[in-house]
Amino acid sequence: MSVTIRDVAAYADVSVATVSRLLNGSKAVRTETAERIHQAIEILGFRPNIVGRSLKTSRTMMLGVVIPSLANPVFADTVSGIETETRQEGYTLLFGVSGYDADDEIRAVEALLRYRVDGLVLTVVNPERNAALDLLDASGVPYALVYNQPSRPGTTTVTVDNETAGRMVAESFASFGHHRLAMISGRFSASDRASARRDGFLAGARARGLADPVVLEVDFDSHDLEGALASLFAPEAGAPSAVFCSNDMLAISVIGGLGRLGLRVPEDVSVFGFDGIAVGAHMHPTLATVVQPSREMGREAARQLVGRLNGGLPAGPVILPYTLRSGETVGNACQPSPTVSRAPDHSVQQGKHAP
Amino acid sequence: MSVTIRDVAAYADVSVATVSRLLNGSKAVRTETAERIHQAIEILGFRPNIVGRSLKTSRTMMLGVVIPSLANPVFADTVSGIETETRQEGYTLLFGVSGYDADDEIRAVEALLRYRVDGLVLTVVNPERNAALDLLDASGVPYALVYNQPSRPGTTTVTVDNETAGRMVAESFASFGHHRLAMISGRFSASDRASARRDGFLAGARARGLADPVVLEVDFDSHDLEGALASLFAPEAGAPSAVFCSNDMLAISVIGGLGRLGLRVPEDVSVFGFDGIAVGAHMHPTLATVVQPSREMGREAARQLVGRLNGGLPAGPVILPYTLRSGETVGNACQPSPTVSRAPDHSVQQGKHAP
DNA sequence: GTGAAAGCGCTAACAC
DNA sequence: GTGTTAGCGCTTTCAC
Repeated sequence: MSVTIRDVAAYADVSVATVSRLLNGSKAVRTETAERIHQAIEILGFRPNIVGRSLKTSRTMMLGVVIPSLANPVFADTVSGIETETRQEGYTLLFGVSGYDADDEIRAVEALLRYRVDGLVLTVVNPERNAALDLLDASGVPYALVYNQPSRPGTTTVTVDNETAGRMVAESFASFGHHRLAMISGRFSASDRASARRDGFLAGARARGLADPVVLEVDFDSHDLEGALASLFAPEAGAPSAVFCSNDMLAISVIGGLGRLGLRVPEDVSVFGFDGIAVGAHMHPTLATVVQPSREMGREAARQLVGRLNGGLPAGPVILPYTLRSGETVGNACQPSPTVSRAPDHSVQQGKHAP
Repeated sequence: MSVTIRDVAAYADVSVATVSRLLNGSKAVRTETAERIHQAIEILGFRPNIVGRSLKTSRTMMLGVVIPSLANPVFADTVSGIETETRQEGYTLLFGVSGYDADDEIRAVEALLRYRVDGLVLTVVNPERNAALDLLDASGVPYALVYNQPSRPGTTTVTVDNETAGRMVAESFASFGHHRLAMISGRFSASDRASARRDGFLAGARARGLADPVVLEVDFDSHDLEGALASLFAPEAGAPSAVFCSNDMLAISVIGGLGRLGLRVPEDVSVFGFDGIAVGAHMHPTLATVVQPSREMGREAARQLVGRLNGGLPAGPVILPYTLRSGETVGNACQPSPTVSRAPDHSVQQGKHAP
């Protein structure tokens, strides 16, 4: 069909081996020969077929990426980070989407393994007892997790300290005088990190002597959110004054939903998100959130993976620092006059580094 | 290394040909034999090597995707659409990012061609006189464009009527009583669609007898935005009261920048975006924008491409309908009392369908 | 219904 | 410094 290395060799009047050597720089080629070959390549419009090479070398120079969804900018940022980091190493990304579903995870991973990707970066619903990861472990193909909780020994996992971050959110709410906290989250069964954030949040509330926050699970995509919010805020007596959302996208939806319920943020309800997606800072009021270094997390995971591909040993968990971004969606509790319900600009806090 | 079709054949005591036939359903295999093979596959944990198959069939079942950036949710949505559509056809996506740069476009396309993708979906800076597309045309690999203006004859292009949409924005501003319009855009050299939107916008302003809008180009990523805004709004006399931004991300930044300049939206300045990214609807004030069916555009482009791969003929341009989303960022001009500066809920307008 | 064998485009010994 | 050659894992005639 298209022009092969053989054609180039014939045209330049050398053997295919010499062309291959020139292409890969594996061994020296006489300058004059090289010149002839380059010309042949130019004239014939030769484009090396990576499929042929892969079959021979059993390296595809493709990296698999499996993420739950592209709709959440947090993952787009991560992929972007993975891409920048791996591109300069000569890798190209092969893409799989799991839709927060364990079966689809398996399907995606299985597909990428058939393509013989050299390694994978992925975020799974839950690395504990995860069939897709079992598949990967059995296959021997190196991989790195992003965002997941470090629960598999010997597995590279790039994440933040979700639990401590959750605790910090509770602390923050408490310091603003809030007593009745709540958390709204996507399904915990579909997100180990959401679970960790909840655990920290509950622990934080308890540490401050507050009543256990109400925890509400919602389907991430569905718009049962309105109903959930209505019921959560119906009982005037026990309605929470501060809500922690398991991620920014959800927080944005929640703020919208509250508005439709006639509740103002932060005057009536304070809201905290998680992720630190760019738009949060551009909203009005600006979203208070836990900022993860999403792009950098992707880069770091990619870096770890490439390191392993180059013969390095698997690193353990890599815990990157998060940041608390004070936003205008958090205000003082029990504010009779909404005039002064401005969120004080409480200073940025650093997450902890990896041990 | 891993288990091959040969191993399976040996284990099931058949020839590799039979295993292959079973795998591809290309020809009937006796039920009993099939059973034995299936068992062998199961026990051995055989995973067909697509690289081997690709080399033989010269089809990789990979589709290339090249987009300017993942940071803009509009492209993430598109990729998501492409993914859903092609996944069920058995394709997997190989990923390239061009960063709004013509040279990087070439690099990305060239890389994907080396991997021998069966086809590509891409958005380029400008399809006219585009080296990457020339490369593609020469290669004979089918491709479909998304978002770009239909300028290459015989090339499948899925887009909206950017020019008319731009005109509609001018109309809308005019109907709110605005006289001094402006447009802030990313580099036109990096976006043919931004240029089309500008052309329509200018034509629309002219049609309403308004002075030519000031048009400001900004580097898409850099934050020279503040300076640009400051100069645009400095001369109190001629400062515009309505700004059309070439995309939503930019509009969001502009609104933020205006706020820092002490200008309120929409009381002091009206703002219109373009794209219809999800967060725009969740902002406060909600962003007025031209909504493109991004996900559907990705799906449609993928559909067209797959059609061609299945022997179909290249369709011409496919113009999908856009929608004007009225938002709260557009208000009446010359409003002495900001109390009534609410944006009336002007009804949704349909874009035109393809001829 | 099944098997034998050729070959897709490339790399990497190995010989010279 | 260059050529010859044997596959990598698979599909696909062509026989039987």
